[in-house]
Amino acid sequence: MNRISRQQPLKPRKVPRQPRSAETVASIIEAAAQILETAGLEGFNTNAVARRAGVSIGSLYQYFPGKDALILALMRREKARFYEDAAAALGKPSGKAALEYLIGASVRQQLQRPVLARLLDVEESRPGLSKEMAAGDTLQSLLVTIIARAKPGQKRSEVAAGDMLAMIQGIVDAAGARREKDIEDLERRVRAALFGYLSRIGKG
Amino acid sequence: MNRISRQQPLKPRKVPRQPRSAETVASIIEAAAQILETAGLEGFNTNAVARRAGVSIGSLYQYFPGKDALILALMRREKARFYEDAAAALGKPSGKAALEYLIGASVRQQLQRPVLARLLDVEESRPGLSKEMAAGDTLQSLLVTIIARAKPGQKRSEVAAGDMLAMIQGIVDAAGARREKDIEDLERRVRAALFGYLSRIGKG
Amino acid sequence: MNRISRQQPLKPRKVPRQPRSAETVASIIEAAAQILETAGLEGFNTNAVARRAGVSIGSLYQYFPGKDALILALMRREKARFYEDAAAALGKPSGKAALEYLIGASVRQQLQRPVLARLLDVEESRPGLSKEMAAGDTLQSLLVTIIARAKPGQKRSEVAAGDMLAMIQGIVDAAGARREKDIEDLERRVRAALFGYLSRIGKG
Amino acid sequence: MNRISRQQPLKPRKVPRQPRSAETVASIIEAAAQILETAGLEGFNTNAVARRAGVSIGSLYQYFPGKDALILALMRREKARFYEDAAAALGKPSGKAALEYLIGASVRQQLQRPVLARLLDVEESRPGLSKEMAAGDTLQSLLVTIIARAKPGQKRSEVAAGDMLAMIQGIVDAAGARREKDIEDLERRVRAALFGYLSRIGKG
DNA sequence: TATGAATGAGTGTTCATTCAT
DNA sequence: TATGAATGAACACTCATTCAT
Repeated sequence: MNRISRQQPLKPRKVPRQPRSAETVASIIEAAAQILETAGLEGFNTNAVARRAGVSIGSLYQYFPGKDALILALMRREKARFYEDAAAALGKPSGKAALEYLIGASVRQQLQRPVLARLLDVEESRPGLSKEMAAGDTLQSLLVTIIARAKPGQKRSEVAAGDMLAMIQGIVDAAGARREKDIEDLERRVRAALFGYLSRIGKG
Repeated sequence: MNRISRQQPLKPRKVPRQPRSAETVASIIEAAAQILETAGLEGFNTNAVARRAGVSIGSLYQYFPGKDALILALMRREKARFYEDAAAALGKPSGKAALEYLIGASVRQQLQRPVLARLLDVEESRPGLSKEMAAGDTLQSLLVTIIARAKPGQKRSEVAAGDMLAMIQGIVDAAGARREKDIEDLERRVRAALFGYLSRIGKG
Repeated sequence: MNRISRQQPLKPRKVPRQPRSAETVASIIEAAAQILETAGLEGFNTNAVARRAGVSIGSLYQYFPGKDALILALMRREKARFYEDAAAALGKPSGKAALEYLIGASVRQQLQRPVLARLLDVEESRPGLSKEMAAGDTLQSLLVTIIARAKPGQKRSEVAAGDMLAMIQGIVDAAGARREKDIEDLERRVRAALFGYLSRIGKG
Repeated sequence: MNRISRQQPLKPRKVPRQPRSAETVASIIEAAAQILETAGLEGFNTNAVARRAGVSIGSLYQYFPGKDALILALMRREKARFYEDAAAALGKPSGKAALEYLIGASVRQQLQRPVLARLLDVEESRPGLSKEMAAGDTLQSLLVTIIARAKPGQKRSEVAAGDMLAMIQGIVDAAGARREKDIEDLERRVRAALFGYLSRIGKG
């Protein structure tokens, strides 16, 4: 089809029933991640992904109705991995501890595969994909909950959550781009940013 | 020739000396900006830019050796416009005032043409382009100077400047994406983020 | 793009201004005709057409927005050639002579390039194309006019015209498929069919 | 394997002996008919047929050696159904009655599933298939027999039969395309065409 | 110097067919 | 024998870039 994606279907095409297929699907998604990391957005193409995954292009299209669906699946995988970690924040005794935990999870996630994380963040804002993802939503609502506990009475906490998410992503992406490795230090700086922001932003 | 840009030259092919050429170059760059805004990264192509600029594709290639050079020129134009504004920060009486001015300039710049600004930020991190841009550098050094005045004794002020730049960009891009219009409010939040960060980040 | 034509544009993409282009366009259309004749509907593809025309696939797409547009252009060329001939029927002294002339033109047209004519007839009924062609219309109205002169008072002359057109096409296509060469004989049989039909179909 | 069918075998791969298989074969053929009707020639593919039939693609290929064999089987089914009806014409008392009966059978057949009938007519002329079908033959010889009774002494009755078949098909296909429903009226017109033709075509 | 026709490698996607299970 | 995952050649179409005019 076209290069310009004309309202391409995004749902997975076939739910793999046999274990063989599940492996294929997983290997394709991981290949997509690797291609994105090594070739960037403009080197990312379905043939390269299939080749890297060691499957035929036909197989790729059996499971993903198009290029965007592939990126979407990769996003979901990364989101899911992040959530598994981040959700534990809600179990923390204090709002502060919860927020600190969330910061830790974000930093860990982003520095694990910094290039991948960055590119997925970029793609997330693509018109076609953002709808399907409804991505920030879940994370944002998690953060709203945490803010409510960390700083009761905060007005416009969705706006604050949006800003804080943007700060985390901004700082950590940039650190990833600089190939920073010192997680401790990075976490400290993100904490400074978030708690500093929270302490100064209007209560209402 | 290939799609994948094989180490394409990035310098302008011809330095326009006659006013006619300068106009042509400017119109091409502005056309590039508009195509980027209306068609996005994946709709951005040299033929479309030439058409929008009202010149032939041949003329476009007479002034720009390739697609990337065009994007680069657009980036430089935007940077230059921003600097014209931001440099005034150095004339402010206090470090705090300077930083506040810089924040104002950033917000203004980003909200003027939010889509364009966002996409250029994305492109800026493309390996091929970032080298040529040496982008953050100048802005970062400006910020380092301001930090030195606003908070003398700050250790690792390059790192702090990097973080703060990332925060500004993160918050303001997100606001642009949400189509926020209230500049006052946005500036207030960015100030909270930056001054909050500065107040908490280790002095040494 | 997709194989399944998703409401592909059908208008010519670029009106050739230079004589060079006009030649290119003509050569592409003729190549399309030849490919259709030699490879049939299922061997008809844009790459083959471009190769046969001696132009690059890119050039083909500069003038035709898609495969269907190419077929459409070929149809129009054939229709135009036919009309140049058939329109002379209106100048005939009697309705009978006009109808006989029209039959002659049809037979000539169809036996000139029988395979091509047959395949275009088939394509003409493809949903996507038939709208754009509005093809039969003109021919049908010509025939309606002629019927009115040949047999005044004929009721439902549009229906009769439709039937007669179908008869001409049916008989002549079949003759073409059988590789008949005797135009005289074929014309005689078509006349028998049409005048026989007209003499028996209800006047009112 | 290739798309372009390389002289694919057309005989059924396995002659079904058990009732189970016969059912499967029938359901596949009917599915093929339905896909042809709903998706047209270009939406007709073996995977879709198998899905519609509720069998696996592997099973389809167990009974049919390829796509063309499937179409061929469908053609044969339709021909057979038509013959069951049409053969009764031979029992009619007069040649005229026989011809009228044959016209009726043709109209009935074509209007039953007009889209299907039309598409099969189109396919019938595909070089690869027509050989195997030897399609017109049987019907044509039936018509030759009838002509001999209706109009003894008619010269070149095979040619006449060919023309008449083409007329029937042409008129009735066109009527089907126009979604005509009035069988009576259509039969009347076809009779006018055929008897008109017969009365005027040279006896010797 | 400007034009725009021409190029062709590249990319997304389909679908007939095979074959391991 | 039935299944459906896998294959890969084929094809539609784009767009960066060149070069004859």
